[in-house]
Amino acid sequence: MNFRYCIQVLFATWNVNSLNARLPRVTEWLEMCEPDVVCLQETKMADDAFPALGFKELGYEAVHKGEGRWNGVAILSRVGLEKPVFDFSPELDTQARIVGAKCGGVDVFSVYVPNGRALDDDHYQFKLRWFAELRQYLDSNCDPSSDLIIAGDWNVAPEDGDVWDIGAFEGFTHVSEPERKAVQSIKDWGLMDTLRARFPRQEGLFSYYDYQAGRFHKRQGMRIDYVLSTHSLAERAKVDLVDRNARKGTKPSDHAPVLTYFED
DNA sequence: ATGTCAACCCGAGGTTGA
Repeated sequence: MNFRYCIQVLFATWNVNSLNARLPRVTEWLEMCEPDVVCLQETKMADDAFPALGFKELGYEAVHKGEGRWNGVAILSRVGLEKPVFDFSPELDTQARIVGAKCGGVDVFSVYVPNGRALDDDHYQFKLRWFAELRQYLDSNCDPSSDLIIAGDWNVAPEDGDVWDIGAFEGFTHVSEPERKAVQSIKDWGLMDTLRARFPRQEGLFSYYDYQAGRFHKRQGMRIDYVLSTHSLAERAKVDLVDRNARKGTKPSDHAPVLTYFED
């Protein structure tokens, strides 16, 4: 099966902040939303703990790149999953932050970009190098005229309107110019942020809310998770949304799923 | 509310990372 021949494909990305802790919520959400392809981040588990059988029962093939306590990324697909990619480059592979697979004829990558911690921290430099190597990987191995999606937790708010109060982020990561340029260079390769394209000036499209200080209820969040797709796919994107409901209730992740619905 | 959560150390609560 190919996206091109599908009547509809629902694509999603979700940082679940521990798949172990989130499995009941993830299962419930899959049964309710019935997405076709899902990128997961922060599974925080080793490969041998990944519940592939449970996903199989729900109709999904899966690929997982885990390391145990931290990070961990996965792709679920019920439109086929082949040619998994685990090896990218030295910087990209130091932690379990990117995995790829061909799903329904589309190259899909689930990414969990390094947080960076602080502007003067070594982890911030690692984050910028990580972005640079991702761009290099795309240049060397992928074709911007093909059907390709990179989705995940980018840990960067591309615009001031992607955080609840830009003044509160002065001097912090996620909004700095080098980080934003790094995201732009990924987009410049040939990818479109379809949610932002659909709602150019809409505020409050947040995908992440800190657990602390009642941020979710005060609607004080950040838009750091997004679906980037090549133009051939982006022109087939008919709906883009953040599922705020998944951030509510008992034991939620601190991130909400971001969905894009593709239709011919 | 200095306001949370999760995994790991282990067998309570501190540490790490987000």
